[in-house]
Amino acid sequence: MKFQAPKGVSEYFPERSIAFEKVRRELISPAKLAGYKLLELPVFEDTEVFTRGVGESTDVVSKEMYTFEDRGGRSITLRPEGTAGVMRAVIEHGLDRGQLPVKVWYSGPFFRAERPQAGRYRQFYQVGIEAIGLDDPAIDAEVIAIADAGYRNLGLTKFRLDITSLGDSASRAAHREVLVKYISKLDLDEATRARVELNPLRLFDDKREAVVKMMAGAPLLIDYLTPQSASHFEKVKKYLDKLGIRYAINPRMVRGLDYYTGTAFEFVHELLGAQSGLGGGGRYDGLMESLGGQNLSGIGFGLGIDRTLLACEAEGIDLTSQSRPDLYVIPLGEEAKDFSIKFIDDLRKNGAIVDCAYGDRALKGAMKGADKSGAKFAIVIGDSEISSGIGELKNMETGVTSSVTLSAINAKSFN
RNA sequence: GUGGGCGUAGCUCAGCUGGUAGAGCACCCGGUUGUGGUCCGGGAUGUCGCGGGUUCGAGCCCCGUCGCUCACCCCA
Repeated sequence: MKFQAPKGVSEYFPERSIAFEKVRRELISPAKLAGYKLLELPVFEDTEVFTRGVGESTDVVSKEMYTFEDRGGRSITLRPEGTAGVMRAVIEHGLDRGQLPVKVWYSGPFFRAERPQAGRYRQFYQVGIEAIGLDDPAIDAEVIAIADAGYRNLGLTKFRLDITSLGDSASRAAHREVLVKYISKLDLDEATRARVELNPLRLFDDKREAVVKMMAGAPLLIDYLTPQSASHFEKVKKYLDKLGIRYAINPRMVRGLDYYTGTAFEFVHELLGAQSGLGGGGRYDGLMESLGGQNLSGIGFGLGIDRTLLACEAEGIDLTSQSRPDLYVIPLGEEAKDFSIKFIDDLRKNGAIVDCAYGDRALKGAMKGADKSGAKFAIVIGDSEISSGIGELKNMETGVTSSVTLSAINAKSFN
């Protein structure tokens, strides 16, 4: 019996895990600069948080959730997305009672029982932010700018930003009427018709050529915005212009979660496969109320860490190899080991990155180990070093050694 | 849920029309006493995904099964 990881999960190990960690850090750092604070939340919630929050009609809820009964007979679901859980926590703990907006960020694993493919996993990772309680279009622009900055931090360039407005409920009602009429005349198969029944906008997202062709003349939601929605959207665009953020208006963009209203956006990478969405988000003005909170608007995003890493790799951006050791210690003999174990510990506490060759390896093998580790310096410690207190510090790049007093070595010795 | 591709050493893969398993990388040891990278020599490693069938003989053919992968639906 050989164990295997469950289907469709992503796993990261060296050197790739170093890049993964860096992606996560860089994606979230602009949010910290903008005053967003960490929210550490459970990865599972009462199932209803998602069915009511995300919407029964979505694929995410209807067929992709990991749902189970816990020992108390409660229905629990592994979180398929972040926003609904954030809302639950904000409402439950009254975070929305203070100054608005509430600005939070989160990061961690999410779960969707989908058929895996390139860039799509059953356990995947996101960082996300939410700004709750403000419907100023400036906050829309801020949220988008934070995502954009995260990608730029990593050095990504081959991506684009699509934005649109999904309008308020009045806008959508007006549009839905004409859209449904348009769709009813199309020749669609049964499964597609059933999907459209739930949310006619979905048809804009269909990749099948025949459908794309049929939808070419479909009425666009963006043409049915109420004056308020249209003006909000205009201001978002104006602020993005001021920020120098380039975007494309994509009126055919569809978000997969039902709670989105107004501004919606998506970052799409051009070198990824079918799953090219790096991240996306939007405004969700009715979500909080539908989860039993007060009627506050909000906007946020979720950025896929896995996909962003894939994008970095596709662009040839190297994010690994920056945690190389300062020093690699090679003790020879038992006495040397006695000495080294403390010597190394002192250096680490002094802030140096130190690795060593335990296990009584032959010197040649140990030096190889020093080489492979990428250490800046190596030092061999044997009987003579211990008795004299002086060792040869070897610069691994130049191959040059220089005598040093062991007791004088500290974290600064390696610069 | 639907469709395509692929499962051979730790990794990447080769293996012609069936004849009894290989390369590169990585790993370990050595090339005169305690100094890496290059070079040279040596070494370990596989139920050829699993089960069945055809055959004197199957990694190669047939059937089934499991897994991985890419794509559709959908999405991060």
